[in-house]
Amino acid sequence: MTGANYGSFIVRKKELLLDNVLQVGQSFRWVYNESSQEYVTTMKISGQYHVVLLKQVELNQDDESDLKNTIVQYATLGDTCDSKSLESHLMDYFRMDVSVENLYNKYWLPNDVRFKAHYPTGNRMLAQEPWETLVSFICSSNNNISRITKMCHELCRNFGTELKPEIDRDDTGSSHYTFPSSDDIVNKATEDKLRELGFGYRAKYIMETAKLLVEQKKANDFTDDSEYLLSVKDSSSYIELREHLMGYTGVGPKVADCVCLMGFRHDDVVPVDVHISRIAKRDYKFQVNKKSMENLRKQYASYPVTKKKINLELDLIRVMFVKKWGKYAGWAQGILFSNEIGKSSGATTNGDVKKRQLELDIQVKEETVENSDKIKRKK
DNA sequence: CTGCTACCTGCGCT
DNA sequence: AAGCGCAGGTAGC
Repeated sequence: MTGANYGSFIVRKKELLLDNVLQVGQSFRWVYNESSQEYVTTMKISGQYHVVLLKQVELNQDDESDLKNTIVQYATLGDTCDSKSLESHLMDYFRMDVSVENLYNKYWLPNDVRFKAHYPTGNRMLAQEPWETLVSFICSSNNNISRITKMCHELCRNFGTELKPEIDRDDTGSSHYTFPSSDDIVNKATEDKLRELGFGYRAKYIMETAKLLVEQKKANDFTDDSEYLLSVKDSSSYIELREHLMGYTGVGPKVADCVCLMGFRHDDVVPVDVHISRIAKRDYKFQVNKKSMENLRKQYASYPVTKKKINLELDLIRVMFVKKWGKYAGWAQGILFSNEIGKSSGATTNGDVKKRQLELDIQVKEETVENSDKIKRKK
């Protein structure tokens, strides 16, 4: 650990494994440093950004039982945050109030024999910042994890603010940036610039979403994107929140549900993508029930955006899984997804998730020049 | 309303 | 070795 004042907490391996949680398409901005075996990102902690370092080490390595403990060490670069605040922030971020093993024994295994094959291996849902979650998942549409990751970093590097902790830098010598606010994006970015940076058609989605957020914050007297979005959440049911989220360009039901689950702690929400849809039909013999479909249709009649964007069949799959898995159905989905698909997606064919090194600027710059040429030729 | 397509890009595979 | 297909979808007809 680079920080002089680091703290730590003990956690069971089956409850939290950083390699499983931070690198499998839930959060896109943690960078793994191979030589120090640490994860690094920037996080907003009570209004202030810090460079956060995490390292997980196994305790009692000869213990082969599933009670195996690990120690998670944490610090901020330059000790910009006291360890008490940092620890409570991390407890919150990792949702340590929830025991996956309890959920497994109480809700999932008794109601679904398929979960015999999905004993907890350290996967859990995070409580991420709503604004960052929204933008990240706008980037995720029809895309792969490694490019989504690259895009999130480009967003920070180009439109965020560089953090320069006074004391030592970490040994990668790399820079750290805040995640840009909607104002940052509106003021500094353009659709063309984003396209040059490799965002493709999502460039437009991001610009329009940021513009709308700026307006909404202004109209409702907020300065912080996540605080505004949280205020929407606090005065909304899940259906209303999803309706609001789908009001942003590039946000359909799948992206909105990811934001509800991973950004707003709607633990029972199951984002239905192609994989979950396939699993529902193949493994759970899902079939459309006309009557429940009509009921949903009626329920959504007064939600114009939902009515327009929702796919009732996929939404019925979501409802089926909530009934089966209970109030933490979203967590069940996360574990099932990552066990069945995560291994092969955004990863090499041998099933290893590639640990991400920070990719530096030289290569990126060359690509940017090529791309802008291509774009100009097209027009 | 359900059912198509087009859409950017980069990486793995042939 | 150039080319195809795909990646946790969404918008627009």
